[in-house]
Amino acid sequence: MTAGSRRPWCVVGRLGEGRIGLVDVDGSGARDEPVVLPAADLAARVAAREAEDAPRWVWSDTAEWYPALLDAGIRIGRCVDLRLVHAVLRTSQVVREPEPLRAAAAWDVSPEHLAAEPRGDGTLFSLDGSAGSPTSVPDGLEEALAEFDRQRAAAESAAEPGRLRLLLAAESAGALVAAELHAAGMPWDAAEHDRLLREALGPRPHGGQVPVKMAEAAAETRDALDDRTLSLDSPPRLLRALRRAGIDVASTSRWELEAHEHPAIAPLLRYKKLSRLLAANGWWWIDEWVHDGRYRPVYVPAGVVTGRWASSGGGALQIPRQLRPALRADPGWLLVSADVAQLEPRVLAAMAGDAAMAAAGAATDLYAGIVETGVVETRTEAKVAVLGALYGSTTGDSARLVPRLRRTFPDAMRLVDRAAEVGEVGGTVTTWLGRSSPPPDPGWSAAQTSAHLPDASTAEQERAVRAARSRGRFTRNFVVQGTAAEWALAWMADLRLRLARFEPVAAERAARASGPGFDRQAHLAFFLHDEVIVHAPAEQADAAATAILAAADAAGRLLFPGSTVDFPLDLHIAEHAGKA
DNA sequence: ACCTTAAGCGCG
DNA sequence: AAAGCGCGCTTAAGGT
Repeated sequence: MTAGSRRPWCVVGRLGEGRIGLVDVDGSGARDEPVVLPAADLAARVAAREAEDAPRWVWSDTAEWYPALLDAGIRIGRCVDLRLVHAVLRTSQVVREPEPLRAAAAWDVSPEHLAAEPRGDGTLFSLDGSAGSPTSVPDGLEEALAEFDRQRAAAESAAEPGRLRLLLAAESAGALVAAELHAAGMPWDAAEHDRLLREALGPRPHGGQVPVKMAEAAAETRDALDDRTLSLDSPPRLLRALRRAGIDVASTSRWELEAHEHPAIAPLLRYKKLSRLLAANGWWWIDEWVHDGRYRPVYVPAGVVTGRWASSGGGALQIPRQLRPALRADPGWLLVSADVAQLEPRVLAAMAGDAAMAAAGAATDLYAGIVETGVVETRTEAKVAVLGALYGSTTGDSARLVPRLRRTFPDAMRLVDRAAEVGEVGGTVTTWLGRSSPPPDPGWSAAQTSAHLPDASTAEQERAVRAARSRGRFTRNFVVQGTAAEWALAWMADLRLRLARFEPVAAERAARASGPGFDRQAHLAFFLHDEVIVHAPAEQADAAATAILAAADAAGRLLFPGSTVDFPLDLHIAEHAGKA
C-alpha cells in the first residue's frame, strides 16, 4: 500500500492469474498506484481498510464480490455497484451526456440473467478463469476503473446531480443489503410451518397422495357438480363441468366463482386454496428451501423495471400471510416487523408537493384522512379511489371516484395524469431521484405509427388506442412505484448502517450461526417493498425498533427535504411475524 | 420428449 | 363487488 492520505474510493478488480488489484481514487479522478494481492488475501485487506478508513468500495457487481467476503466474516460499509449504476445511468433522462457510458455495452446486463444461481458457495473467487459468461459484467481492474470514470462523468452531467447521486448510492447500498439478507437468511421455523400445513391440509401424505382435507373438498365439489371423475386441476375441463352444472362463468378464477350461488362453489374455492398452498409452499418447499432453521432466498435488486426488487428461489416476495407465523425468531431473540402505512400515496403527495394530501396523511391513516376531507364516504372508497388514481383505472367504482380526488388533490393528480399522458404518446417518465422508464418496444411504436396512416382499419386504430392507454397506465404507475422503491432503498440503507453499529451480544446470547456476525447482533432478515423485519437479540429489540423509525424519518427527509409528508410505520415486536 | 405460453393465485 | 400497476411460481395445455 502506498503511503499518504487515503482517497475516498477504492476500485477493486481482477488482474489475471488469481491476482486482485486495488486502486484508490479521489474526486478529481487522481489515482494511487495499484496494490496487487492474491485473491485469497482480499478479505483480510478489505477488513483492514474498513477498520482504517472505510473507503467506498467500487466493484463490478456486488453479487459477484460480496458473498465471498460475507463468508469470510467481513461486512463493508459502502460500495459502488458498477452494474446497477450503469443500468440507471444508461437510461436516465436526467443525464445530459450519456453517450460514452452507453457505448460501453459490455456493462449492459439485464437482471434476470443474474437471478438464476445463488452465489457465495464458500469458494473465495474461483481461480479457474471460468468467469466471463456473456451474462456477467467485466470484472477486470482496468475495465472497472474505466467504467467508474464514465459513470462519474455521466452522473456529474445530470441536471440535478445531487438527487441522482442519492439514487446511485441507495441502489448500491441495496445491493449490499440483498447479499446480507441472503447470508443472514430468514429465521424459519420448519416445525411451525409443518403445523400450519397439517392444520390446513391434514397429515403429510406419502408418495404423491392428496392430503385428506384437499381430497374431501374435491369429493364435495365433484358431488355437487355430479361428475365423479372430474379433474379440478385442469381449468378447461373444470370450466366445462361448471357450465354443465348451470354455473355461468367465463373462467375458473376465484373472483368470478364467488359471484355465483351453487353448492359446488364453496368446496371448490376451498380446494383451490389448499391446492395452491400445497403446490407453492407445501412440505416439499420446506425440504427444498429451509436448512438449519434459515430460508435463504436470492434477492435481485432492481429486478423490476421500476427499481423494485425481485427475488429468485422459493418465492420470497410471495410468502402467503398464512405462513408468516413460521417466520420465527431464534430462542432469546425477537422479530421487529415494520411496514409503512400507505407508502405510495404518501410518496405521491411528497413528489407533487400536494399540501391537501399531505394533510390527509398527517394523522397516521391517510385513507381516514381522505374521508375527513369529505370527498368520499368510507375508508374503503378512499382506498379504491387512491389505488385507481395510481393505477389508472377506467371502470367501476374506482373510475367513478377518481374525478373527486382530482378536485380535492389537484397537484397529486396532475402529476400522475401528466405521467400517463407522456406514456401514451411514447414518451419517457422519470422517478423523483432519476430512474427513467424504458422506451416503448418497437412493436408498440410501429402499431401507433401505422394506426395514424389514412388507410388504417378501425380495428387497428382501436388496438393502437388500447395499447397507448395501457402504456399510459404503466408510466402513470412507474413514477410512483419507482419513487416508493427509492424511498424504501434509502430507508434500508440507513437502517443497515444503524444496526451495524449495535454492540454484539455475548456468545451465550448468540443465535444460530448465520452470516458475518448476524448471530450476535440485530440484522435485517426480510424486505418486501414497504416492509422490513429485523431479527434481534431480545435486549436489542427496542433499540432496533427505534432504529427502524429513525431510518424511516431520515429517508423521508433525504428524499423530500422540507416536505410536510410523513411516513408512519406499523411496528410490532414479537417472537414471530404475522398478525398479532 | 422437449420447450413455450397461459391461467391462476400468492405478494406489494 | 372486483378493475387499474408491478412481480414469481406451479401446473396444464399447446406447439414443435
